[in-house]
Amino acid sequence: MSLKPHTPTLHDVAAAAGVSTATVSRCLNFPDQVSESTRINVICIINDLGYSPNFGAKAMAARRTNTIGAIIPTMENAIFARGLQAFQEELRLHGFTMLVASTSYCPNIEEEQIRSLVARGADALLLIGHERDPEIYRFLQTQGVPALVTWAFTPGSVRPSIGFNNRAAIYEMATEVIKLGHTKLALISAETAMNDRAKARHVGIQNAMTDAGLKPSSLQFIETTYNIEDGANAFEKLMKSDTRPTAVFCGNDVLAVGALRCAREMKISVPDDVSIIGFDDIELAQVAYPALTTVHVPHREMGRRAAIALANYVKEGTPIKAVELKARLVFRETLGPASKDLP
Amino acid sequence: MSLKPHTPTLHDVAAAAGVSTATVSRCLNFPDQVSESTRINVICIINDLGYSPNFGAKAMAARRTNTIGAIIPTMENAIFARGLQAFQEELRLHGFTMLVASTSYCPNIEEEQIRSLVARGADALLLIGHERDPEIYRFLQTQGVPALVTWAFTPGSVRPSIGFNNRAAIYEMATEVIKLGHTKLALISAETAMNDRAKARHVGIQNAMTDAGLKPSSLQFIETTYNIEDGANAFEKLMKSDTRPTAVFCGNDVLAVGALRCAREMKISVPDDVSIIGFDDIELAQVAYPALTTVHVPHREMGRRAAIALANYVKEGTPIKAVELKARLVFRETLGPASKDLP
DNA sequence: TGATATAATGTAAGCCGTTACATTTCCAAA
DNA sequence: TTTGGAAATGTAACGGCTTACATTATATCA
Repeated sequence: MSLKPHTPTLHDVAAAAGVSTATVSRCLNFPDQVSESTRINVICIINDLGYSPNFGAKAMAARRTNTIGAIIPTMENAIFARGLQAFQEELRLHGFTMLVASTSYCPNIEEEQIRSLVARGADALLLIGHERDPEIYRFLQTQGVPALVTWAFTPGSVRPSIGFNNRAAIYEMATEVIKLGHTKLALISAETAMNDRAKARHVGIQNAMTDAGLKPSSLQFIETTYNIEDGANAFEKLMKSDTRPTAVFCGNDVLAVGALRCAREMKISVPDDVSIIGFDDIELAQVAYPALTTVHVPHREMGRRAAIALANYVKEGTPIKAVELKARLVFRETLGPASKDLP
Repeated sequence: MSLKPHTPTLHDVAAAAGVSTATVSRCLNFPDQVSESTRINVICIINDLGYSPNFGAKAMAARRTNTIGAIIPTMENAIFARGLQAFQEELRLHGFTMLVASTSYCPNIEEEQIRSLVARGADALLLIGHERDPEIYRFLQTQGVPALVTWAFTPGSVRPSIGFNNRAAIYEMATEVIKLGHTKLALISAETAMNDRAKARHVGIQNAMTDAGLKPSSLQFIETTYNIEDGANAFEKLMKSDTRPTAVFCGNDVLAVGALRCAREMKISVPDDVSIIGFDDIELAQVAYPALTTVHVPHREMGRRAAIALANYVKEGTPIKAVELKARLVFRETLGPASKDLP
């Protein structure tokens, strides 16, 4: 029992059908260039033999793969899921297949995945955020693989991106929070190294504080990885510090939900004792109790637009235009006025 | 501005380094077969040129890809995420790369994805659940691609699988629920067509009812897709029926959380008025309020074992042994005794 | 009916690596 | 110095498919 019992090839099909390999190939790729009788005959043989074209060979001969790679930080939670789903759906409409890879927020793994997808012949790449080793952009350049950045829109950035302004979005939210009387703010953030979105959100809050006459240096800042557990731990630390904040921003909804859970365990009332603000507005945010106040990110719209831009670029060379989408504040139950009972 | 500015090839590297392509290839694949000076020289040139081997060509020449495909129903929620993560981590330890594809629980898309991954040269496949068109298994057979089933373990099944017994797990849970005095049970299930896991869970509950002297036909049964929203809708329907159940089983935690949300909206107290039981024990279950009683699935263990089995099979032909893992009941806050106040 | 356009098919040259086998280089032992 | 064998490198066939170009069959028109 050999492992590979001889996979049928184009050649086998051609032989069995009594035609040339070119004809079989055409049956598959340009059916209307082939007479109906031949086509039917060939298709039957293909089914009989269980023939399936070899992707590698095909890619090599055709010099394109109709594949677009997407590299996201994580698949462990729903943060990127909805956007990716939309990306894939739209891509399929244009005849492309999506290949996903995740990086666990690690730049080295990201580089590896980028190389891997390029080697696999991805016609283009979807990347999250701008910030990465310039070497990588150079590599993509020499390989002739276009890359589109999403989940971020930084005005004046060299590379086109389809996303929203992280800084502006959180600035707006922070301004509302401050209006409610909060002066002691905290931020539980993702690690900001090589993460322009996390950085932008940090800066956005500080800007809002400055503009409202608060000292930005008073923002309590914790960096952590992105798990529910991490959110809980960071929140606990904050609550046990002697400068307990009254409003806690979280880098995303996952962290926020962790914070919420911790609050419940510590019998700290949300939003009476402390307000919690998330980011992303994934389904989790609505299901959380109390329901999470957060920044709604236009996931699906981003995914869809990115797919269209990339597909058109690959197919007809249409240049990719940067698009700024709007994030929207969603006020639910975890944000309230600053509690008065604390000095 | 051409799209592809000429990607450097092995040949280019060889020319630039003044050696043969064989030597360059060896530098990459068997570095110690090459003298140090040559190697260093070649590596430098590779970096200068930004050379990256063409995966398709490599696959074709080497007749293997070190790639294992995983096809899961959905990436939209965390149900498969943790298992997949573990699968990938373990695979990487063995020098394999994972390729993921999702099917939206649709058999046609699954077939398409299987063909796609096989065409891409996957050395083996990870599949969820046993049930699919026999044609597909035949196809995999002729292509010589081994497939391993997880997330299910059906005693006496022809094909080896690494998973747990869905029927037994939910049977155990249902027995506990019935012990608490519940007699009016309901199940919000995934669609059972082509989903052996959903079927097994349905049967498991019915078995438990029978064994406890309840009429299995009294189980209220709703089939739906797998979103939070769907869980909420199904739950609402159940609560508005005139045979309101006192315990609602859900096909997974996502549905359960939807049910929970709906209960809150309808001001139905959980577990005082109605108990809710999930399945999977994803992070969501702990974060839900009240925390979800559910069946813990050994996600990571499944993923890890599957990776090991597949890697060993591909590398050394070690036959794949079926492994039964145990699911575990997790009692949290959404299960209580049947309410007495209803007639 | 013959000339010509058009449709259908065939031929064969790549695409880019790997690897069995052949050749050359180098070094130690005789 | 010669010689044998190991180490380093080279040569070229091959893998499965696409596609430009060549050829043949079929249809159209005067």
